Amino acid sequence: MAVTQQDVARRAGVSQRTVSNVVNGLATVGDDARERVIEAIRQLGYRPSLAARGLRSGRSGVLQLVVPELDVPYFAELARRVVSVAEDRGYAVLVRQTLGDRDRERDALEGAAADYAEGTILSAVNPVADLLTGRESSSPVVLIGESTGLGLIDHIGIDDTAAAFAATDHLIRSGRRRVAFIGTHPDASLRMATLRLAGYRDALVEAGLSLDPRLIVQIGSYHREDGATAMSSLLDLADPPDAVFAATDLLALGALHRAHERGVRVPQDVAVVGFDGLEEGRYSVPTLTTIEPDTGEVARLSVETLLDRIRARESSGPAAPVADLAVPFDLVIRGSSPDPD
Amino acid sequence: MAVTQQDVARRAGVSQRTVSNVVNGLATVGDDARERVIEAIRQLGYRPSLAARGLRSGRSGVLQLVVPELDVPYFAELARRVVSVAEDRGYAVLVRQTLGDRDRERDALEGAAADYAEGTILSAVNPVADLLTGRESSSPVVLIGESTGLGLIDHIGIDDTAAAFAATDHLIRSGRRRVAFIGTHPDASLRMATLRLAGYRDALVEAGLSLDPRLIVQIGSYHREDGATAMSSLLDLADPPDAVFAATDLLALGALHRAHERGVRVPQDVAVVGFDGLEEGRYSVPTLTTIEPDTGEVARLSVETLLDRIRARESSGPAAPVADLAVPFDLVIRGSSPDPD
DNA sequence: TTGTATGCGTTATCAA
DNA sequence: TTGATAACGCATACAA
Repeated sequence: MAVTQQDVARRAGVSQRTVSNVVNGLATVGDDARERVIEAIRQLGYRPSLAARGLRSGRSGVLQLVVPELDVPYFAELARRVVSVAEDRGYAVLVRQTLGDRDRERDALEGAAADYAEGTILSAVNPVADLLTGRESSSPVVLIGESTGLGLIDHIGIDDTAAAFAATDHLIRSGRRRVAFIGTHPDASLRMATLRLAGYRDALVEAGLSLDPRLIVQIGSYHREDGATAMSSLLDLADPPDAVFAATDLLALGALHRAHERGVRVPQDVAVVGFDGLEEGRYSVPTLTTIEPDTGEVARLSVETLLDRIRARESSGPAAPVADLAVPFDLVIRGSSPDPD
Repeated sequence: MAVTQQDVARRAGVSQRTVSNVVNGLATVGDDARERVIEAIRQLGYRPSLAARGLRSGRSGVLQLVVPELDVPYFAELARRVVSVAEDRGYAVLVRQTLGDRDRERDALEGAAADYAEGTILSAVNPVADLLTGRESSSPVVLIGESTGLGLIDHIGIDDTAAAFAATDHLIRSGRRRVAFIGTHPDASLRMATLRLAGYRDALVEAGLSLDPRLIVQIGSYHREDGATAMSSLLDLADPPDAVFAATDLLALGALHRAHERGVRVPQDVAVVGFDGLEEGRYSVPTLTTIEPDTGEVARLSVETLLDRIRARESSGPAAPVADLAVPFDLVIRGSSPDPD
């Protein structure tokens, strides 16, 4: 069925070894032999078998990217960049979607695909420390965003607390006094939410503002709808907030939507700040102030770190220390929370 | 390094063949042998090699999904669903991103990965008829959205013209008389744009309205920014439109944004309708009327059709006729173009 | 029911 | 420079 190097060799009157050399541009092959091989390849329509190459070399040329939901813009942007960077480095990307399901996360980390891929970039919603510690599969994993906080695995992210502080501080400096936070999660071990909440708290404390627990809203998931629901509950308060910091842009956009529905003006009645730097926030009405992480850098560093691990494993060199890289972020001020003037 | 079935066999005191049988739950294996094998697998931490299995069986268990940009919401939603459906069918998904680049599209179709994957689901922006006709790789391809119009390959999509007609007709029925179209493309062979433009035209003609070429705006790409730019040019007209039908939701959302920036009220001054049924349009201000295709069905049919082809190829049965499936769509009326009352 | 032997298409070792 | 030849890990035809 498929044309093999053997077939090409016969046709070109050389050994299969020579064909392999030509294909991989490896050893020095005589000009005449090379030419005959190339011609034979063309005539026969030979196409290399990745399966065989992978088996032989032990390298599949595939990285695994694991995200909760591909259509959540933050993950979509991440996927875009990871796929691009991986391609630049000669790798294809196998995408797994966990839907926040723990079994799927486990399978992505432990299943056969985890071995087939040379490494995995994991962006999890659930705490994954336990999944990583007793891992059977030996292929390297780099964690994005959520950190285990245990320093047991390479991690790329941003300083969530500092960023949340910057966002909240901006609201306070622009004159807001009752600043709400949308985005705590029932599962307290969700570090992302915990860290951002901490930054929010720090900013309030530093400004000498009191912490009103009714202004801290828990959500079930991180979709627009959850932000809208949370906003409703805030607007229903006897003394509603004059500002909202949402843990993600999607929550903020949901909040924006609900405020408009209820006739509450943004930013006049309530200012809103999000987190993620989504493209969508540049076009919302009003445009959304946000914390914009350098996502390109997150993707680049993730892939690079992973490839470093893979290479180190091959050369069985000394294990590099666990990376814990914080990528820079910007506070981008837009219409939803203008600076006072 | 890696534990093989051979190792397990030695440990369990059986032949490698028996281990293989146990792993695949295939033939009837004696209870005691099975137990010993399972125990040995546990002790040694045996993990099957997908590379070897793939080489031997000729089936990689991988499908390839090719899209222009993973972070364009329409493709992100598509990817989400395709990955989910594929997983249900026991397949992993290798994602390729073409960025609209023809060379990347070609590589996705012709490169080694095209052979490694058992089949490809392609959502292209460029016309791909030529890429598909003289194809070297023999793995099946299913086309999504854009059709070659030649009936030479399985295609899943919606009736673009009928949908565009419905959208435009809705605007006309709600009393609009100067309806603009955003989304023609310099590359006239981009069928999606052509078909939607045709539906727009048909609706105007049927309503006895004149076609004003100045109301048909060409764009460079399909991002929010392009929609905003197009909207600007429309609003700059001496006699601007009272309604806009955009070929995609992203364009419509950009248009919405620009209208708001310019102080033009939607829907009072100008109504806006999009196309794609994005989640984002449920939360925009105002919410966006749109053509909502059954994306879940698109994904499901794509994967099913592809798997059918793969199976047919294996059993070398009679080739099924080329599928050209149109998935249903809904016109979802929201705030950007309310029905008159 | 289980074992033996072979080959999937490559790469790579060893000679020549 | 090139040719035999041996793995890579697994699935399966054929035997037992």
